[in-house]
Amino acid sequence: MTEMLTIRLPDGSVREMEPGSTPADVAAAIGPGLAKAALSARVNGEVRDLGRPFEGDSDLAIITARDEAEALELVRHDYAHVLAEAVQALWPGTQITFGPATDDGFYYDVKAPDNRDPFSVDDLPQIEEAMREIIRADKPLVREVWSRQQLIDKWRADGESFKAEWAQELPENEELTVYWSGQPGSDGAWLDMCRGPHLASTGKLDAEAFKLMRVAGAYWRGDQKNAQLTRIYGTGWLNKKQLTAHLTRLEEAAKRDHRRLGREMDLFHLQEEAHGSVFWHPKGYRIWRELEAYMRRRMDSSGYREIKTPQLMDVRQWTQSGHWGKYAQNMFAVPDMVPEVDETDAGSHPSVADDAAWMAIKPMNCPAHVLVFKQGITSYRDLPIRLGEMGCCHRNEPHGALHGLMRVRQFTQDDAHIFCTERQVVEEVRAFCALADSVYSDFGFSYHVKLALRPDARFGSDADWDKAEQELRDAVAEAGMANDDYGWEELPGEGAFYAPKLEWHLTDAIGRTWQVGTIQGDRVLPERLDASYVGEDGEKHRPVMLHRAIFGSYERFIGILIEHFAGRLPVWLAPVQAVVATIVSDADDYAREAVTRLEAAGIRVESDLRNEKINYKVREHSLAKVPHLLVVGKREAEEGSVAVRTLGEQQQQVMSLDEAIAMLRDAATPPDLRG
RNA sequence: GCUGCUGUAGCUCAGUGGUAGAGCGCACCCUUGGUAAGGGUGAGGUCGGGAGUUCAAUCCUCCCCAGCAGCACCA
Repeated sequence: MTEMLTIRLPDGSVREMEPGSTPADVAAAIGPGLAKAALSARVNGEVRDLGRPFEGDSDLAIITARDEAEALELVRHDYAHVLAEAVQALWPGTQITFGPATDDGFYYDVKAPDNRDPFSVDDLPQIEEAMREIIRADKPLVREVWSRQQLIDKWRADGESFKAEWAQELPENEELTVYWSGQPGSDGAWLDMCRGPHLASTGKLDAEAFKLMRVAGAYWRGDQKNAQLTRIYGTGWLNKKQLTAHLTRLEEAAKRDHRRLGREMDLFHLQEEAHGSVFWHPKGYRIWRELEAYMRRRMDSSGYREIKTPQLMDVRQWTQSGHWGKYAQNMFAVPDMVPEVDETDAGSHPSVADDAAWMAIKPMNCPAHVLVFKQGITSYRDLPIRLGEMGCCHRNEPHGALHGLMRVRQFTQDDAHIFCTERQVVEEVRAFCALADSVYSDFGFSYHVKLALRPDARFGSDADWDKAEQELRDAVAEAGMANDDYGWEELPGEGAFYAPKLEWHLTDAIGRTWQVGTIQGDRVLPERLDASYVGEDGEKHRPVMLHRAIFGSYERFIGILIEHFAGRLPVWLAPVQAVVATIVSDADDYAREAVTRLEAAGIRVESDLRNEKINYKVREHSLAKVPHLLVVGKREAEEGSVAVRTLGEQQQQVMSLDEAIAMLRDAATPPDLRG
């Protein structure tokens, strides 16, 4: 007589089960409803297959669709498997590699057979249909434990070179698992190497709750030097309703795309003659100017002094700073000469003399700031010195990386470098944390703070790194931000080669995150450029140089603002804060007077006296996202009033022109100037 | 930079081996209308650039450029 297993359920109740029984058996014993709803099981804290037998007395929780996070992860992983099976069924000879769940679905990296082109979006409907067939066939997903050699032999025999390579690197002694789709070894059964867990069968998936979205290139093991695979992306959900909701969300996100709103709102444009550099239109540059004025006020009142440094410096300077060695492929350089152009040959390029000296356009401001710091002799009494610059930089980014305002080749940073003593570092970083927090909250952003730790390839001793990392940790702790409220997290290996990096990641209105702010403690550049101050002891000392930015770049920050607010910028940033629109031409004179008075009060206002109906004007200015529409007709002209319609609201509010001016002036006050 | 896709009017897009079309926008005219599109008329295009095939190319082929989605990159 074998001993029974004791299975403890989340409510504390206990079930006695036969040895060899499975979570599925328990679910069935509890009730047919649960047996049907069960997707997988949490056994002693580990998510496992329903059909995997208990190995002893266990704690058990049955996972159903109500455990949404776990359930989604499971189904997405299964969709990925079904995807790979479908592709191989359709095109034998396709090699499979790897296919995980993602935040909203799944993908699988595959390599098309040699006799056909890489897969394209045109193939997706066919693949989707094959996936539905596999789901409808309700094939059992069966787990087996294999040896590493078995796996290698299997993949080699099947011509799956990527899988074989992967298997070869798996640990020798661990339990390696495969999953069959279908009865193992039977006709039509399909196999993938996988840690699991999986659903009990493909039929547990909803054939109407996924959609293949696109194909893209991806490198084997994420390395550019390796073979390029085709990554097939899908989105996958528990049911069709979730899928539909997700697709709707994507449409909403597309509507707030800053590239689209930038055009619709006439903020900026890009064109190929200057790709990666922005043409700011009057309205877009207005936003910029407001941001810049805001940031100047914040930095001026935080002990920064603003400077302006050269755009072009001799390449020798960049060699000394180390940029020419490490960063040259991202820099623009120009010969220091007047080009001779043959105007009769439109396609010709100027020739460069062999002995021409070369200048490089700055990709960052730091070396120039060190040069400013180095002028004269600095005493420890002068530290910290905080040098700020609205620094316009150029970086020759890989073409495929460019993206609207978010990734450009010319951008302006709200840059500053703080030169301080070792002992001042923690306090300076803490003060920066407070400033950044205040700035981000002025825009209504929440954010996460992360510490990027030493990378494998780095300068400096481990002791220096220990110290530098600890300084940043301490500063964040003193700022009270080293906790879950601030999403505090340490990222091993992600720091810069010369320093660990604190990063501020903003979360926008639809939950996307953007890295903007940063502060980094640098001991390398002061050394390379021989920056020093005179200490209390009369000796020369190296200052620590803190690189920091809050917006990151004006371009990117404005892009984020546009998307965050879906174009409906706060009044103080709105390029046009109010439009005075007439109903009848009899009110034109009054409208002009109103505009004059609003302008005198510092409001950015335009008039709309066009011969159009008020409905039309309301629609147009609403779409243009003007925060306040001041409607005037005969009545208002007689009363000296305006009918104010605030963007996003349907009803109007009639008030005197004086009241409207006071209201708008208040609404248009930047957050740092509010009483 | 890599893979795939795309490039036609200011914008969104349709279309064809015989040098082009819609809606919106724009201009003009009518309409003076009270809170999300009043009506009419008209202007506007080297069909991304270059080469090739063809009697003929916006359409087919090749090369280049840019954009988009991912990847890789991102001090």
